[in-house]
Amino acid sequence: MINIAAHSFHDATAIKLPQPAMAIAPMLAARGLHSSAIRKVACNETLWCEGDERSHIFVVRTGAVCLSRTLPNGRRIVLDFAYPGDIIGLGADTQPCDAHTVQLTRLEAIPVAAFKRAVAEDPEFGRQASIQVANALSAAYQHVVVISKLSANERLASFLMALSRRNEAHGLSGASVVLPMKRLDIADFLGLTIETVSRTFTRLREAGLIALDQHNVVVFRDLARLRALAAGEGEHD
Amino acid sequence: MINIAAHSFHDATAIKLPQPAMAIAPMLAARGLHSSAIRKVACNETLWCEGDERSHIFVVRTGAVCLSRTLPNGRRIVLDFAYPGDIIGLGADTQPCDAHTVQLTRLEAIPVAAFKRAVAEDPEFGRQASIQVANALSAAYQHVVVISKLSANERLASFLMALSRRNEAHGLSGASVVLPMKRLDIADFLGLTIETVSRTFTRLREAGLIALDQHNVVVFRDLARLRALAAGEGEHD
DNA sequence: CGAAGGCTGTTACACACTGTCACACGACCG
DNA sequence: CGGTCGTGTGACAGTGTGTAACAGCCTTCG
Repeated sequence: MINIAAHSFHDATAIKLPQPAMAIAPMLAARGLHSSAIRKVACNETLWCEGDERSHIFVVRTGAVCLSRTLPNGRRIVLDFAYPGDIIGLGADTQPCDAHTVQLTRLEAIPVAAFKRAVAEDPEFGRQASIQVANALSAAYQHVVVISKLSANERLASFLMALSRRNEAHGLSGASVVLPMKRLDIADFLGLTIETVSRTFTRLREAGLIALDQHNVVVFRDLARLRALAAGEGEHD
Repeated sequence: MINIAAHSFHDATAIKLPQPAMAIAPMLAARGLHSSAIRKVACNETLWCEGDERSHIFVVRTGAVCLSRTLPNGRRIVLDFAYPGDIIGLGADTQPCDAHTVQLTRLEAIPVAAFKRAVAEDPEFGRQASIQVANALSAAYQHVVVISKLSANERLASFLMALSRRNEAHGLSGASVVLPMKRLDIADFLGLTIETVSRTFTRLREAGLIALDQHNVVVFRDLARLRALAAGEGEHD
């Protein structure tokens, strides 16, 4: 469930984290683990469920993965998304959440046994993995902040700005983003309903902050105001 | 910011986690780290701030510590509470949140250098620490669930049931709990306002679910219904 | 080829819950 | 005794929700 790039996924977190420079991926490669079996998984396929014994560490190559939990009454909460380059499945041996694809996704699957062997042989390797878990925790804290204290406008802006920053961190333009997931996934991630997400997109568009192309491409027209919204710089208190 | 007992602090998490049995505390004791300098800290004192370089790992002996973040506009979010027996400060070298006491608190302070030395000398020690961070992550996920999908009644019930379970895990009665923190801290923890927390206490009392003694002692009068509330078994979906 | 149907997203409107503002009450303390 | 602090309660407004209807796009199938 650990999203190695989670530190770039939430707004404020991106600024405040120590920036581990993601040293674990090269280390995986150096150990030959990075070239493990590659799986091609269809959209809406489940990788694991909450409570499962962890069997693999996955590296997302293309597509997107959604990490979620489900309440007894069926209500679902999306905890994080994993994009190409992200590593998921670090952390405890028992999965703390469900994981399923939201697109056609290609994954590298590293068996847990091989991963643990690498950790045992190289303490630094384990240390880097721990850092990633700590970063995921910091990202989860940020998620709590977003959900508990931001308005619908601010939440969506926060989500979009995190994607924008992620683009920039990967050398792409931060001026627009492609949304790989559906409105329902965004709603469950932001603690809103699908209708509110839809309305909020409309509000941001009418306010001149964004423009929309075919539902899943967002072009930013006023990054400064969007960033202010995302940071929760509203006039409360 | 890691709360070693966080797994018993959130409701559903308590059921689902692998139960690490908190192996790290005895290990600290075995290494002599557990008997480090003991600090006595007054109420409302800050232990560290978000962004600070981590200097110590703390073990709470008496009192209670509040882990929080603050938004640019002053809004505060409580991420977790740490109670006697909990370890805080595990994880990254840069603090991902603020920490301050909400009571007169006694703490054991273990310098980070000593802690890291212990990890370097004993891989199992580091492994146990990592497990605690992973558990804190799982607890943070649970916190996201509570805040994003539960009503005010359910949130407060979830909070109270977590405290009840914690009491039971420590060999005490789960039939009542003492609240060491103020209403405002609870409100910021549950993503509510202080007024709503107050009204919710009243609602639970009038519904016969709890009884209150002098604002900070809660007696549970219907644990079954409280647990159902806490689990989010409402009639949605 | 075109119509039917499903899926996703958008919009409208009444309503419920929570937040906001205001004030009262009691405990504690100088 | 008067001040502050923490808490509880009421009236009211605002945001988001739930329900519903509708539009656009795609696949399916006659």
